[in-house]
Amino acid sequence: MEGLSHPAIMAHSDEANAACFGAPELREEKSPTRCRTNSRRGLSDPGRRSYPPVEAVRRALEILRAVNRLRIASVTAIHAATHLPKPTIIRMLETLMADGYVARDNMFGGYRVTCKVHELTKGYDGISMIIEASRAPAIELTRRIKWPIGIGVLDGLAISIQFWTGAISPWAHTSTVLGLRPALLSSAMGRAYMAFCPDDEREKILACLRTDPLQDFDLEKETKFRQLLARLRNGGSCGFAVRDPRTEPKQMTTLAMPLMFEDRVLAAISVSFYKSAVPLQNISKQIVAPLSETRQKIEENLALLMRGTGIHGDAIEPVPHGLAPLAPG
Amino acid sequence: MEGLSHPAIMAHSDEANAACFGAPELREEKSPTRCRTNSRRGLSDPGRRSYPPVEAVRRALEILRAVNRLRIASVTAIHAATHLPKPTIIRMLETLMADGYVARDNMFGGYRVTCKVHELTKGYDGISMIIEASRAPAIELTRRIKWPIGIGVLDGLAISIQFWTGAISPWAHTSTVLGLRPALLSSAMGRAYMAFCPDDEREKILACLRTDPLQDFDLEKETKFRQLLARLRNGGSCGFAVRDPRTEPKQMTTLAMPLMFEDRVLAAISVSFYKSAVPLQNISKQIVAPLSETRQKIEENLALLMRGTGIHGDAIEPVPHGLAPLAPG
DNA sequence: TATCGCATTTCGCGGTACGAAATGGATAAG
DNA sequence: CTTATCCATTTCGTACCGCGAAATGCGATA
Repeated sequence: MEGLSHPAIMAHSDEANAACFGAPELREEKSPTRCRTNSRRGLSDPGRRSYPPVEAVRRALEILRAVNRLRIASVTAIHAATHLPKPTIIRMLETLMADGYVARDNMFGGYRVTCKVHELTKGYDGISMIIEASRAPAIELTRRIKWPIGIGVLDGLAISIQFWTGAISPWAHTSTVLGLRPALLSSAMGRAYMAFCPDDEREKILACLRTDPLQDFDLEKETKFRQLLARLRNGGSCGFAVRDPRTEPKQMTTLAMPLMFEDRVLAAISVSFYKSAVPLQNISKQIVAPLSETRQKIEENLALLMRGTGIHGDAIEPVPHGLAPLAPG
Repeated sequence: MEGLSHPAIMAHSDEANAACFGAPELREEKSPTRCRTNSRRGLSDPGRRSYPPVEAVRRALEILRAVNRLRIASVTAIHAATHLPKPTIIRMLETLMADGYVARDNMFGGYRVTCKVHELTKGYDGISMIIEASRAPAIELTRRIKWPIGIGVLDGLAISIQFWTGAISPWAHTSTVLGLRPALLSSAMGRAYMAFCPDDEREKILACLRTDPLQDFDLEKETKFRQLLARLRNGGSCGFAVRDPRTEPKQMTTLAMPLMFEDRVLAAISVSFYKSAVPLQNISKQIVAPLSETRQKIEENLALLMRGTGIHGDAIEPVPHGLAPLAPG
């Protein structure tokens, strides 16, 4: 119960990083040099750290975790759980109370967390979880087929690209695509999203497209677009969308599939490759099949991660079972 | 969007505390002396603190909050959001990464939170949220009717009492009931729980009761108990359960109602009073009606708090809208 | 190649967090 | 009522740790 970290998913320092600088056939990294966020080399492992972790912070978080586990926590109980000295525990609880994460009250006889702790978690659902589920499989896929993989989520009337393996692909056509926002109508990921999202969501988005002056989305285009989406849906579960061939870069093409949980499309995954490098009759075996396998792996990971989230029905655990005495009456 | 703290609920330092040591007709508190968790006096306001808050911790939490808001955060973006010096931001991110709350990766170009942040939140659903929703209304009710109020949740085959206003009731019969576990079958809160919980849950619990050797729960008792529960349910929404008169203390009685969200019973609320002090024909007006109002207030609060939790359907927000450029193709 | 932006690191000072020991509030037992 | 005991909280002086201005240097862009 404690080990929510799914090892197969969390592989940030294992296979995934091996894929980053281990893989000599892709890119001969020298010694694990520094990792910088603004680098696009695909590095991820910090190597040595310049700063030692701030102890006070680690302790505070450990205490906050303990209060979460205990539900209603006394100083002694936290001490038993953490082995931190009591003055430290009180100092930290006082700090957490000052910022409103924890409340104390002898009307319930202890400390408890407040709804403000949600602000420490809120951002996880969404792209963070999707990257967590996608990172390792996407890197593995790039190692295998060599072409760069992208992951994007819906953002207004476009797809926002939030993850890209171009750094470890030998044939990436550009330095980065992170943060780019390909259009819903013409991009592969946008089409994959629109084809597989729930009907009511699709209608809502189409209505937005109709009223958006930037789109030039007339009735004829809408009809054609709906036909395109219907064709995609009927392609079955291994259906994939293709980028409008009239969009740049024209010497490449992009295929995309939705990443789903239950009936929702959480994100889309894409592969881009030079048309000339993959003969039409090989696309199915060289691109679509591996992509489909990867999609499936990611969706399994997503399902696992969604369990831990409380995003779906059955939350509200009982209090941890009582050492408490049975009542007299 | 930022102010998730519902002021009417969060009233820990306002009306609720006023109810604690403000109310002179209940208890003449002298100067707001110290608050200690193990006191049962009902105090809650810290007065002066001996420790100043630990700055490092506040900063780390501020940064973690910022990363949550940004979804994918660069150092500069965090700096813009928090105005903390960049070395501090990096030091804290490094600390958060060391403990696994945050991950960095230039494959997505920034820092993001990981699923481990859930451990900082997990404990909120359940008793913490229920107390948050109940505290102020329960205290107000005690001020009004003078009798002590209790809140309990299901814990195995008993109710675990997690909140009690005896400290501010002039007529509390005992020093504390916190942590006591009155039985499901005989207690008012247990009966209220069983009467209004979903059918499948009730059947599951009854099955447990049948097989529990401690319970002596034979078929005849079960039949009678089911009849009791059915009668309670048919009492309508202001239906309340009564403690088995054969249980201690016999000179008192206890009435209880469920605290529900959608079709689930999250907890139960009770009032205890001396039988001799409230004539039978006054119980409805003096006890049941005020209790029912309080119940309704608490359930409204619970509904509000559940919204913020992601416990029900529609989570997964889109990424915060893009300053990002539109894609070329 | 040169230039720039920005993530990261250095380093020495100053204050702040540490925790053993003391305090005293509160309950439980007699 | 008094005493014993438990435990949350506070004191206080020292050691150390976090602070942040300034320096560094990687990577991107032209």
